[in-house]
Amino acid sequence: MRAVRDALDLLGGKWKLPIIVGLVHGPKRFKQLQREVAGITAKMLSKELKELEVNGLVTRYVQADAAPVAVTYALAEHGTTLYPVIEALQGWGQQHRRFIMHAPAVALAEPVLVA
Amino acid sequence: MRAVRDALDLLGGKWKLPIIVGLVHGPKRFKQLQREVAGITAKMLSKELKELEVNGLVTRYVQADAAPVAVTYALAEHGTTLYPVIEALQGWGQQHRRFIMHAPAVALAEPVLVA
DNA sequence: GATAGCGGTTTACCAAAGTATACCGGTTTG
DNA sequence: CAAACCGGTATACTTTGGTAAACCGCTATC
Repeated sequence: MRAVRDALDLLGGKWKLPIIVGLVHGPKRFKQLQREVAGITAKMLSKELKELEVNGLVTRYVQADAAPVAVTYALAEHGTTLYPVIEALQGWGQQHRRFIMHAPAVALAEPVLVA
Repeated sequence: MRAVRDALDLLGGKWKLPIIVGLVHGPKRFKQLQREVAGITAKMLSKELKELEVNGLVTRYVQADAAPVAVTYALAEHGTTLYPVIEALQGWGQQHRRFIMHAPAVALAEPVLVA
């Protein structure tokens, strides 16, 4: 159970997974990533990237020579171990969506009386 | 991506998964469940169970004849489809814990300079 | 010389999530 | 008759997550 909570703490929230998915197709720069992850503010992106970084999921590359300093973010190798988790969540999400469509919404909320 | 968010919305938060895990080994009554899910308040348990119920993951059985009314909660069939998801999260959580143990905490926060 | 882009930080604010505590009517147990 | 258990609800509060907008130094472009 603790492992499950660890995972959820790391991936929970509105933005962590969208950011990771945004990095799947190769490294991106900050603004580039912000455009990709629609709706996120710079503050959020900055904060979330920091958390992903200290957890080893994302690596931050700083090109110090250039001016202005160029910063690039990439999925770390450890980050790629998330693929199966993302797939599991996605698969279940789709399945659940289908389930909810077909289920009579009323029945779900109705109390089941037992003799 | 939408499916992933759907799943996360449903399973996110501090209590949803602990409650579901608490119901895996058979149906439980309200107080019984509250004791099992250590630390949860009655208000939270009540609210979370409602949400799980309208999503078809948990079924609520009311024994109306008895007095006082007895209420039992059980994992619905659709709830059991979560097992693979829980396993994936748990597996990754363990793996990540091991990873963090071995990784020098400093290195993770350190900026990577590029020539 | 103004404008726009870069990679953010700062401040202020708001809403959702979660906690703490007390309370309810009814019932069994001591 | 008191205490404890049942299945919750009500009220009030704090904490966390997230939004909005302005601002920073620096640089390349028009």
